[in-house]
Amino acid sequence: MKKKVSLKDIAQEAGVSVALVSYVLTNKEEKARVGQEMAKKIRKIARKLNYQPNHIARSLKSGRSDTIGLIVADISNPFFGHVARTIEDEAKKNNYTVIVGSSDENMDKSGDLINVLLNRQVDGLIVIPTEGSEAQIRQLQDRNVPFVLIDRFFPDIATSSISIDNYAASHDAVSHLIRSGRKRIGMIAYKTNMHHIAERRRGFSEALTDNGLTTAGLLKLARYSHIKEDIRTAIDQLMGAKKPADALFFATNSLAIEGLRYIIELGIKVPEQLAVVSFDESEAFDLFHAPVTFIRQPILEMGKAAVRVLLEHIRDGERPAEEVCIDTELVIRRSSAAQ
Amino acid sequence: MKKKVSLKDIAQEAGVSVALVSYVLTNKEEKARVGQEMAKKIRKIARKLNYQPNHIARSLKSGRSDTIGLIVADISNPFFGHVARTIEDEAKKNNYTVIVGSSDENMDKSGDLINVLLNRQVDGLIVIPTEGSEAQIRQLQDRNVPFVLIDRFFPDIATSSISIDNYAASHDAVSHLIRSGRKRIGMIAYKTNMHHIAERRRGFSEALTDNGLTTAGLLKLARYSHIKEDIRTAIDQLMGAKKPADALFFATNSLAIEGLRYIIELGIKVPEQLAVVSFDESEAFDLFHAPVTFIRQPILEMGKAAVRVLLEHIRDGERPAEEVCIDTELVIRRSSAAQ
DNA sequence: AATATATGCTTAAACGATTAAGTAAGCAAG
DNA sequence: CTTGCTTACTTAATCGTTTAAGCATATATT
Repeated sequence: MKKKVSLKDIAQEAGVSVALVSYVLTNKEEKARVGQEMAKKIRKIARKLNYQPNHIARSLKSGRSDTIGLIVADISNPFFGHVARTIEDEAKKNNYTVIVGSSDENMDKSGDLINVLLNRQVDGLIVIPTEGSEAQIRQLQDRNVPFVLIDRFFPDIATSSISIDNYAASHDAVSHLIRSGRKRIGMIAYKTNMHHIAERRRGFSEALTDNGLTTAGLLKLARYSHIKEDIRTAIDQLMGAKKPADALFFATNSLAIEGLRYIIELGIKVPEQLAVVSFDESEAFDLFHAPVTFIRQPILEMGKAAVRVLLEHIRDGERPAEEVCIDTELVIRRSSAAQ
Repeated sequence: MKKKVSLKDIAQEAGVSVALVSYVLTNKEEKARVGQEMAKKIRKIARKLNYQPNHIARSLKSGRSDTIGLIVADISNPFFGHVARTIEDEAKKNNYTVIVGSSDENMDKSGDLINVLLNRQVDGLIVIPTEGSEAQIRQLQDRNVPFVLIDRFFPDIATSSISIDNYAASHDAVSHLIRSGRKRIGMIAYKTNMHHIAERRRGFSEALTDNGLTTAGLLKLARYSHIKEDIRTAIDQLMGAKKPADALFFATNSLAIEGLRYIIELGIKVPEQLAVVSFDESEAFDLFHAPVTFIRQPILEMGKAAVRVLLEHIRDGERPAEEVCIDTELVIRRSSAAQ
């Protein structure tokens, strides 16, 4: 790669010191009392040589990299892709660059990523935390690293976070199913202790009991690492029971998509035989023969809030944690139509 | 953010010079003939203080950032998300970090991104180029920046590139439709001069003429900025003609998804009334009542190849351009079943 | 005339790491 | 006892930028 033009090159050509060039090109001419003629000359040379400041050198001097790190579960998953995109755009507006990494819901990878990003001197982190990563988060706090959790958080650790009310959204969705006449509503969620999923499960259970329905045998869990098999087992159990389920609530879009694949395979009629509702949005939901009712997460607002709060922390290291909770929206479509 | 531990801190605690610490911690003790005792002591202190090298300082000295820049059209699009993910993983294996940016198929944004990434001293670029960005690519060549184009390339510019044979894949898919009895096959593609899309269109046209079919009025173009309207118009024209189309070939998954939304709305029967084939993969294709036949791009291989070729260029600035072309696979499903 | 102030630039240190070159002390060989 | 070789370190320069402090020279003020 051709060597880039540095202040030194410009200084040489102008016959002045490097410092003077720096003053001019960072618009500190007045403060540094640079002559008008000389300023003009320097600028002209800089333009001629197409000078581009070396960001690395600047960072070393300033201690800031104008870069934020983003850790998602998997950038190839459209949900996280969207989150990443809004954060990228929002960061750019503030002259920040984003480095993204995928943790695969694996706490070791997540820990590695945090280290890599911090060694690259990111100014702060936006993290979608993984199960079991509490210690990593506490470390960030101890080290006083500016960071924001997004999508999920740990109720036992007071950190800045951007999230939705998973309990309410879930309760809402299930209540909608009940109102539309469903009596045996099953749920398929991830087998995890992560708070956001636990809240979704709680919303489901309480919506049932609030309406005098039993929850017995209706909550099924799938392992992240064995989605396909576990979902098939779950659906087999729910639909094969003496009283088969008449509605199914999926805790995430990945679960729903995998579940719908099997529902198609089994030839189950949606919504006649089985109503379906899912968390999260997906293009795939539009193409299913009965467009799928879903809980829309406000990804754009979440991304914006995450960047805003993170930048506040970066600018003021003493700022207290801020927990942002944004409303969701239940988008009702044919998959949950009344029987 | 708490100040990080530097070599200086360790040197102070050990009562030695910074240089000595550097030699030890970069495992150059033998070359620098460091005493065994002292080496041990230094390592111990480093561990105690949890020293993490400052990557920025290293980069400034070495001129390498161990970072590669990736420019995609839109990271929230699953196709590009997958590409990004494979590149992230492959880069990590080689101790490289990736900075991704989305160009939105906009050449100004693409140019800005290239500048931002180069100013951040990335060691090389992997680019999914945008229409009209030829000048930017030539500039990269002039500046001798290591880079690889992926997914698309400019036939007039000799660069390293990773791509598929768009013509063949398209010809293949359309031939498949013809073999399954379709006579009036329409295609919806982007209105662009980008070579990869042009090749897809050419594959379509030639497959028709090779089989003695007319192409008249069967190729429809949609603007990237007006996908929805343009697709609706295109489908209206194709299906409303005196001899309506009996098959539809989409040039990308975004076009297909938007098209299928409208096909559902119109109540067109797939595959009975209309066969459908699309370029690219999508979860949504699985949930459509007639699983959609599609052309699978070898994203994993493409990502791996891109990183491999880029690293070769980074390591050897004189290396000649390498054009990699990887085979696609036509995955035949019900949406294109024989009539 | 002596002093103060303004102007226009340079010097030098710093950020954190790397690395060639230098030095000081110990020991062996001639 | 001088020279040379090891050994075990230190010094100092460097990467590109920023910025406080310094230094002439010219002009204004008393």
